[in-house]
Amino acid sequence: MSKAGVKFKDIETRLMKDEEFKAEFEKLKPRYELIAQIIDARNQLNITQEELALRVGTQKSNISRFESGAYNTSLDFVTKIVRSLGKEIHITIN
Amino acid sequence: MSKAGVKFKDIETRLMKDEEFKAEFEKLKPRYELIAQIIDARNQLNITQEELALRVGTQKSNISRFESGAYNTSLDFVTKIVRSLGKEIHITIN
DNA sequence: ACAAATGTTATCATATACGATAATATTTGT
DNA sequence: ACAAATATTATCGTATATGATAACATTTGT
Repeated sequence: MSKAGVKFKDIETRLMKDEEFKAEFEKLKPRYELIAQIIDARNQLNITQEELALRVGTQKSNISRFESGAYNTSLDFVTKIVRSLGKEIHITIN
Repeated sequence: MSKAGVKFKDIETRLMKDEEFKAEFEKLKPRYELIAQIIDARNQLNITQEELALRVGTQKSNISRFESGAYNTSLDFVTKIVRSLGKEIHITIN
């Protein structure tokens, strides 16, 4: 192994991490893409998390948590949020 | 009030029920429509709930419960189900 | 640079989604 | 009509989504 060089094992590990990351991201894609759309819409409308929270009937901290994508949200919750932005949610398969 | 007739109050009550029902259905539309698509896809593929359960990694009873629309399902769970049917889920707003 | 507005993070309590199993009901094919 | 396959329902345990509050961080406008 070269003295100052990069070790194969390291590259392998790095690539592995990439694969893991990609796989994880792929799994969570629907969640992230939905959230991205919602944040976009909220910004377009110039609505604060606080205002959205008010409309949804929750707290701004919960909206922040939701937008962070930190957990596996429910259909009802996203539906309430989307509608509180004056939009409708459409779900299709394939 | 006519002897054998329908009382206004009854009609009112009935209509009320209809309105309630419609409102409730409207609220749950995304859930029901998604489930309908999933059941459809499963039938098209001639896959039993048991087989789907196997692919998803759960029990057939849980698939049945899911397809009944009895509860507020999560994004991850529907995503797993859809993908186990060899499809992808697409969610858009407006 | 400051104050006000907006967003984030941590934490606790409660409700409920989902896993699992078993018993029952319904549908299907012969 | 029957047996086998498929679907449904009830129930319990566990994990976690969501509500709520409060303290902290970041961004924005002046």
